[in-house]
Amino acid sequence: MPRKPSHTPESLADSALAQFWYGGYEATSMDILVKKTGVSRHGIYTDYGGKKALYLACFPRYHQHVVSPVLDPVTGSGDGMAAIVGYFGRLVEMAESIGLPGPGCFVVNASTEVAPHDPEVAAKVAEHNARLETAFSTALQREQSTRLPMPHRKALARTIMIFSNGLWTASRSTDKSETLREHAAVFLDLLEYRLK
Amino acid sequence: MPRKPSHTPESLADSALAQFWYGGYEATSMDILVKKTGVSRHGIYTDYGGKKALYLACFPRYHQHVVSPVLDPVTGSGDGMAAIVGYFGRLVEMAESIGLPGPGCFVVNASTEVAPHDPEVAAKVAEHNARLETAFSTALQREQSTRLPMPHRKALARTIMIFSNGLWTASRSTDKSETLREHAAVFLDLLEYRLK
DNA sequence: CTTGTGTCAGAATACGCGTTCCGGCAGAGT
DNA sequence: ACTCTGCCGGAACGCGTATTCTGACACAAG
Repeated sequence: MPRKPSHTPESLADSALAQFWYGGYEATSMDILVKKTGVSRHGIYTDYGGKKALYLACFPRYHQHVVSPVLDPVTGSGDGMAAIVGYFGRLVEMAESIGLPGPGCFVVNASTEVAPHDPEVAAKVAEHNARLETAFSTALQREQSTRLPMPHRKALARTIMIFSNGLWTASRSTDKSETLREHAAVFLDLLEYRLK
Repeated sequence: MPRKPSHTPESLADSALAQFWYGGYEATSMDILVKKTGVSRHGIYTDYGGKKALYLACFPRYHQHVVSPVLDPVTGSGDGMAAIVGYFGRLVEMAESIGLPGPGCFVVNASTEVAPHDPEVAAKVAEHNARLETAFSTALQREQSTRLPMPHRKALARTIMIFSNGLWTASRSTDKSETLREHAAVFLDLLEYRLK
């Protein structure tokens, strides 16, 4: 008897993600959300109960659609340094395909805009950064050319994570992917020089 | 005949800076501003005309109070690499003295929270980043151990700037200055290894 | 065709915040 | 002591937005 729903909670979160990502949390009103997602207020509130819950639901969607394709290969097998080089290549490709200057990284944006005043969002951000860190750490572990001591490896992985987030931030204010590629190349050159 | 004013536009901007820095632009209401600065709404509006103008006035104050003491020595004379090492040492000291986890860098925060939707703020951010970049570039120029080609030097200076901004971001989610020092040391180690 | 369920669009509500406005008063000059 | 200037505290206004509510409607089942 009921009408067939035109959306699923997942597809709603996906549409909302695009909006929050480009517009930020505060600047994205419910009116905009309704218009851009094509789902009525009623639909949004029955699916998620509020704006913030919908926002939180965007994090796993972002991970699935954006982070995983770029990051997952890093934890694969093979040369560790090559895996990290590949990561930054895919990162710039991703930024490029989104368009430059672009919205940067959804999570990095959240970490400065929302996380400081919201523990739940801060937790999502911390989780994301930890994922990056462990991925880089396992890649460094596989790197054959050097045997880094464990604490140093962890610190190095964090440094790579910090730079990765910085590169996303830079992608918001440049219109040339070549610039990003150059930044990444410089950093990777430093890294490679040290490991070999 | 008039009452002696209890504040100057500069001291008002200084107090406002502290609030915007810790609380962000959106989350800092005029009520909070009035309470924390000790200046009445009337005083704020006659001095600056509105919230955003006051916010913009905070940028030069931030530069004077925070950026200059940390950055200016970089453009001095002497060994270039040592100047950059000194910069990161002072950066971490500054973050430490503010308290950890802290509010990060006022300008980096502005770049993700406000700049995307406000050209005037974006210009202030770009100006700040350019200042960092040229400072690092002149330091690299003074570095005696290597003769970097000019384009590479500029790219390297930008990479250092990106990492510096990333480190400030990291200072918002860690409570140990030792962690920051470690991140900086790892990065500087990479840099030094490459230049020598 | 009728019925009933769940969705949709938009109005109504409640609230927060930037801005403006107004009486009261503190203090320097005479 | 008196006056007069201009600043202060706080109320008032207008706007924007998250949330709730309501009546109309679309569609599948009988």
